[in-house]
Amino acid sequence: MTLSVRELVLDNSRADILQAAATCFAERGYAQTSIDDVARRLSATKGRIYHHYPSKADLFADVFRTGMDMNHAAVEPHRRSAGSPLDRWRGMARAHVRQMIETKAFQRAVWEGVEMHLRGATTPEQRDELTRLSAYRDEYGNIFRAVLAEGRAQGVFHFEHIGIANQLALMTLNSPIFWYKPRPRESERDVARIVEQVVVCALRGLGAPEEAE
Amino acid sequence: MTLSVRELVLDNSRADILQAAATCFAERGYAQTSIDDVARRLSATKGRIYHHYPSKADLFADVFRTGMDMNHAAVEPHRRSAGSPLDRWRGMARAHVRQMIETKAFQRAVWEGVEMHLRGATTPEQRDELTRLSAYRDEYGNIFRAVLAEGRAQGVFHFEHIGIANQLALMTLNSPIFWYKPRPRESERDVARIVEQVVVCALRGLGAPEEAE
DNA sequence: TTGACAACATACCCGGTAGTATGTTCATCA
DNA sequence: TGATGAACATACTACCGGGTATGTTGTCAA
Repeated sequence: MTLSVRELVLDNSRADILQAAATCFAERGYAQTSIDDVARRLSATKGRIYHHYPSKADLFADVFRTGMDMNHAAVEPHRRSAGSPLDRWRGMARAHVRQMIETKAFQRAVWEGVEMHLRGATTPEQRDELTRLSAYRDEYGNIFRAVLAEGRAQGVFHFEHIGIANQLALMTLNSPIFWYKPRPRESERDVARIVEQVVVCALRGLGAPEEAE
Repeated sequence: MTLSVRELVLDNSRADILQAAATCFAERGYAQTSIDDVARRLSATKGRIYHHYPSKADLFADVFRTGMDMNHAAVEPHRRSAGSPLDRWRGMARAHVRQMIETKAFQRAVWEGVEMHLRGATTPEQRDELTRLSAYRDEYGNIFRAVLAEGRAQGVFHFEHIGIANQLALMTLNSPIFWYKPRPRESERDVARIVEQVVVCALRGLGAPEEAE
C-alpha cells in the first residue's frame, strides 16, 4: 500500500523535519519557504534543522528523494506482476495516483525539483545532486513508458508518438497534486472513485479499450 | 489566430518589458527573478521598469493579465461558432493548445500566478489583484466547462464528475507549457501534429467518439 | 561523577534584492 | 529658446533570509 514517511525514514527526528519541510515547500514553494518557516512548524529553531542538514538545498533534495522512494515502492509490485501490459499499467497508474493524493506534499516537492532542474538551478554542487534526482525521476517515468510500449506492440494502446503519449498520461496521473483537496468527512470509497476517474481518463487518452472490469 | 504581445499591448516600450519579464519569469520563476534580471535582458536598468510599473508584483500581474487576454482572444471565436458542442470544444482546445505553445512564457506566468494565489501570496493589497486575475482565469476555465456540460447533455461526452473531467482535460491541454521545446527547423506542420495529438488525447479522455474528421 | 558527545537553541554576519531618491538626456511646445 | 516633463540611468537604503559560531542541556559510558 501507500508508504508513510515514518515507515521509510528510520530516524524519527529526521522524519519529522522531512514532513514539515515537505508541507512548507508544498504550501509556499521552495524559494518562498525559509528555514525559519520549517523550524516554526516544528516549534523549533534553525539549529535543529542545520544540525541534520548542511543546507536548505540538501533538505529539499532529501524531501525529493523520499517522495520518489515512496513512489517506486508503491508502483514496483504492479510492474513486476504477471498480468497483461494493460492490467499492469492500470495497476501502476492506480498506485501512482493514490500516491499523489496521499503524499501530496512530497509529490509537489518532486514536481518543483524537476522544474528547478530544467531551469538553471543554484550552485554547481547542488546542481548535480538535482541532476541525479531528476534522472531518478526520469527512470521512474520510463517504467511507465516501457509498459506502454509493450502494450502498443500488442495492439492494446493506440497513439502516434510514444514520448508525447507518455507525457500526457503522466501529466493526467500527476494532476491531483494541483487540484486535489481532501473534503471534510471524505471516505476511502470517495478517494477510490477519484482515483478511478483519473485512471480511466488516462487510459482512454491512450486509446485503451473501454471496459467495465 | 494567435495574438502577439505587440498586437495586444499598444505601448511599445511596455510590450518589450512584458516580453522580457515573461521570459524571465518562465525561465526562473517569480521569486528567483530579480528586477535586475529583467532589466539586464532589456539591456537596461531598474529605472526603466520602475518608471512603468510601481512594483514587481504589478509587473507580474500585467504579464498574467496579458497572457489571459491573448487566450480569451484566441478561444472566443470558437466558443461563439455555430457548430456542435463537440466541434466547438475541439476548436477551442486547438486554439488553446496553440496558445500554450506559441506564448509559452506568458502561459507559465499565468500558471504560476494561479499557484501563488492558491498559496498565501504577499501583501493584502497585491493579494486581491491576484484574486481578480485568478477569477479571470477561472472564468476562462468555465467557458470550457460550459461547452463540456452542453456536450454531455447531448450524449457526446461521457464522464462521471464534470469538475474533475474539466480539470483533467484542461491539464492535458495546458501540459505543453511544461514539456514543449521548439525543435530545430520545426515546421508549422510539425506544430500542428503536436497540437492534434494533445487535443485527441483530451477528447478521448472525455469519452468523445473517435473519428477521422 | 565526570567528561564527552548528540541534539538542539541563541546570537550574529553578510550577500542579495525590492524599492527610493536623485541625477541626466532629449523631445516638444509655448 | 527656455522651460517642462517623459523616459530613463545611477547611487543608495533597508530588510530578509541563508549560513555560521557559539552556548546550553540532557544522556550515557567508563
